[in-house]
Amino acid sequence: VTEQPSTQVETILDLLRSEGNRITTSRRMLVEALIAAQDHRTAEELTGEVQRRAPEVSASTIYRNLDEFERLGIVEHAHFGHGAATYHLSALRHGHLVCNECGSVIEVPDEIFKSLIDKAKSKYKFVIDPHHFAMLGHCTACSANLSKVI
Amino acid sequence: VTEQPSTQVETILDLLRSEGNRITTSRRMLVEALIAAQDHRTAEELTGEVQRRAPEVSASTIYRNLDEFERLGIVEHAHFGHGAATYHLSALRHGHLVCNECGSVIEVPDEIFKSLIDKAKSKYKFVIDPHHFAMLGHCTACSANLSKVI
DNA sequence: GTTCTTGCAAAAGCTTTGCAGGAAG
DNA sequence: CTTCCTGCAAAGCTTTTGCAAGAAC
Repeated sequence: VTEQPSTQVETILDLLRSEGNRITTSRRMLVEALIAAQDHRTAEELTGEVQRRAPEVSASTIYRNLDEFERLGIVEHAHFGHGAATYHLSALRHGHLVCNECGSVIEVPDEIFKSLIDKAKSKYKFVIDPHHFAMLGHCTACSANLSKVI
Repeated sequence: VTEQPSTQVETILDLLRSEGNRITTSRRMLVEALIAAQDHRTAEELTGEVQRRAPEVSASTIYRNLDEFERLGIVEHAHFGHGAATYHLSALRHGHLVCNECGSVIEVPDEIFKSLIDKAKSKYKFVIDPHHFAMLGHCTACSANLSKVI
């Protein structure tokens, strides 16, 4: 299922074209940066990565393109605590456990949310999206440190 | 267990005093607003409620006092999606399901998170706090509307 | 009196927007 | 050539901070 990065870039650019969007330098580079990341990036990080190759690209263009990509289902964003939102290819969607103390991120399979999702649906007819916000808490190391202090 | 509101105010003010904090007009009114709320309020809403009675109180004082109250365990804050954080008395802590479309909030008992919390602990040694961020998704009405559109 | 709090204004961090010039198709 | 995109600068929203004046104890 894993495509060559360059093929993956073209697949996404084709999707953009088919939706009537123009292929610009900033869009191509943003797509490349998202694929290279294979991970989460803030808008600021993505701007930096694009600007290393094309310094004139502005942050507002990155934000506008991320919004557009999100509308098309190419990327999604998630919130990992207090700072900036993080963006990633939709294909890489999964849940996150983020430590409130040290900020470390654990990626977790959706399966872990199944029981919660089922209960919310049966009891409250509410459809949870477990990806949009991380689950905050404490990682092993920070839990240990906290109990030392207390 | 439910105290008279005035007693509840005094209990909290006593806790502040015992920690060496001074009792000021803005603090007394903030405590009163939090108790009257019996619910979640943004810092801006709390500022407005305090300012109705004491117009000179500034938003920064509200923020500083909320921080202090949080350090003492009197209040907690949670995030309900994109806007401002919401504050509430610690006694009122519980989880939230927040609709991404209409913003409606469903309060849920912690029991719904049990299986998720247990799995995170056993598999990842991660201690989840299910209150700090709401679970986003779609309520019944908005799920219905979405499926109409699609 | 001394120390803690406050109001005000300014700044900070992230994101969005208005606009006129420039590029894509 | 027409419409879409972009850079820039400015503004928006929430929250934090510096500082000197004022209040609590």
